[in-house]
Amino acid sequence: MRTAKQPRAIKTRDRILREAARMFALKGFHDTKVDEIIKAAEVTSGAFFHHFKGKEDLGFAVIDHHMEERCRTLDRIEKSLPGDDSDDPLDRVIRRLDAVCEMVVRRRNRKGGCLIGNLSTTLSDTHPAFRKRLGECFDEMASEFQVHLDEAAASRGLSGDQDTGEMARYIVSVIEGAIMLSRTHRDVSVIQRQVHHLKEDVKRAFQNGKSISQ
Amino acid sequence: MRTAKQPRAIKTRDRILREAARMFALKGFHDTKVDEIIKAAEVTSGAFFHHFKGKEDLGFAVIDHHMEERCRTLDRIEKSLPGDDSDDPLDRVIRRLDAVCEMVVRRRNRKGGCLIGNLSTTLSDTHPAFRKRLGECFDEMASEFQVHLDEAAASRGLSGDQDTGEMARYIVSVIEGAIMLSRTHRDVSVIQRQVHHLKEDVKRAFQNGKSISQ
DNA sequence: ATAAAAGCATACCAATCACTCTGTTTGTTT
DNA sequence: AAACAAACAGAGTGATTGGTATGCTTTTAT
Repeated sequence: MRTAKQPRAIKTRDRILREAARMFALKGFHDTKVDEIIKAAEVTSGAFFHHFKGKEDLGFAVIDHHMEERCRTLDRIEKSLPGDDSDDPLDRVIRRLDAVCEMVVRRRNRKGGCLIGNLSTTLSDTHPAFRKRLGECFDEMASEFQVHLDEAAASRGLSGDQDTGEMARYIVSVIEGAIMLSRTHRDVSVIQRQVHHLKEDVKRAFQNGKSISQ
Repeated sequence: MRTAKQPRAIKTRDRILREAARMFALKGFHDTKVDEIIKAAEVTSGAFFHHFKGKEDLGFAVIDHHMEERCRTLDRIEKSLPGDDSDDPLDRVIRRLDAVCEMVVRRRNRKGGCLIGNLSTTLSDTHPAFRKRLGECFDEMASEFQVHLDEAAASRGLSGDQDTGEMARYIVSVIEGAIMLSRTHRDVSVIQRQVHHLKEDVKRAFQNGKSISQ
């Protein structure tokens, strides 16, 4: 008979997930050894393998946990953000971008990059199940922007042959690329400036002039 | 006394470098085992360790070799590209972007992502020497664009408070991010569309109107 | 021709890795 | 309180990993 999860067990599991996420974001999947996670989370291997079938299973759990927490964190940062709390959809896109930027900057204090991006670079071409899940994660990130982009397009109109779906994915790409370069250059101002540029690009797309392409 | 490299040795070394680069771009540094490289390159471990001190040494050699070959490949593709061979600096930026896009699309046939990007995500926060070198690589990629951006800025003028150095880095970011998403979504059209958007963004920056920011 | 170095082959090794097995403690149900 | 399952502890294991040690072969310099 199946008994409910004990609070102690939840704590243990969360500690493992938190440390694993931190290390995956720092060093990637394959350079993070299970033993390291076990030590960092201060658990025994018995506890670890009680909660997770293995490293792969842990990987998926980390992704799930990360995406939930990421969403909460972003919402919280966004609310705490100075400036307008307008309902204008375009403003909300800009605010979301600011929130992402702020989140990345904060995270950089303890080093590491984007967990999803990290896993993506090493697993996309070797592990179909991970690739699929990570693709969904990118889609989820994109759709957070697309909701507002759609509203903005409805109220203001989009310039040119632009499409909100494409724009949303483009935004995610820029963020991922900016995180990568920011890390490697050891300079958070890189992502800040690049997100600034991106914001201008997005704004421009909604200054509903006629088609700009060609 | 130091004797010159024998042609046979060069071939062996190149085979190792080529296979290593392929696998690093496919799976990253840590998931690529030395034994795999040895088998793929069809050499013995003796030969391998004769040419490279170890895996780390190989990593740096792969980067060097890759950056040289990358440059040659891009130049070749750029030349073979249909369309104008104008000397207009802005056209050259666009052509370079097309070339990069074409190169990535071709590479996607044998899977894998950007070698530099892959190494960057796993090594930037754990290996200072690699981080430094990879930062130089990104700079090198950026400067390939910046040369032309500077010329274009001189002849046409840049709109707003934009800076060619920032733009060049932004371009690299978008490309890296686009490669990441293209891989994970298993869809080369993602990078093609995103590079298209980027080209429009770059063009717009040179339609020397007044400041657009704010 | 021959010494010397470059290039390569093969057996071997210590450390590490992900994971298992068995037993003990803690909590829950009845 | 008896019975049982969840949660955890920790020693142990087989396979893998990056790397070495040693000797053989090919090329080059004199």
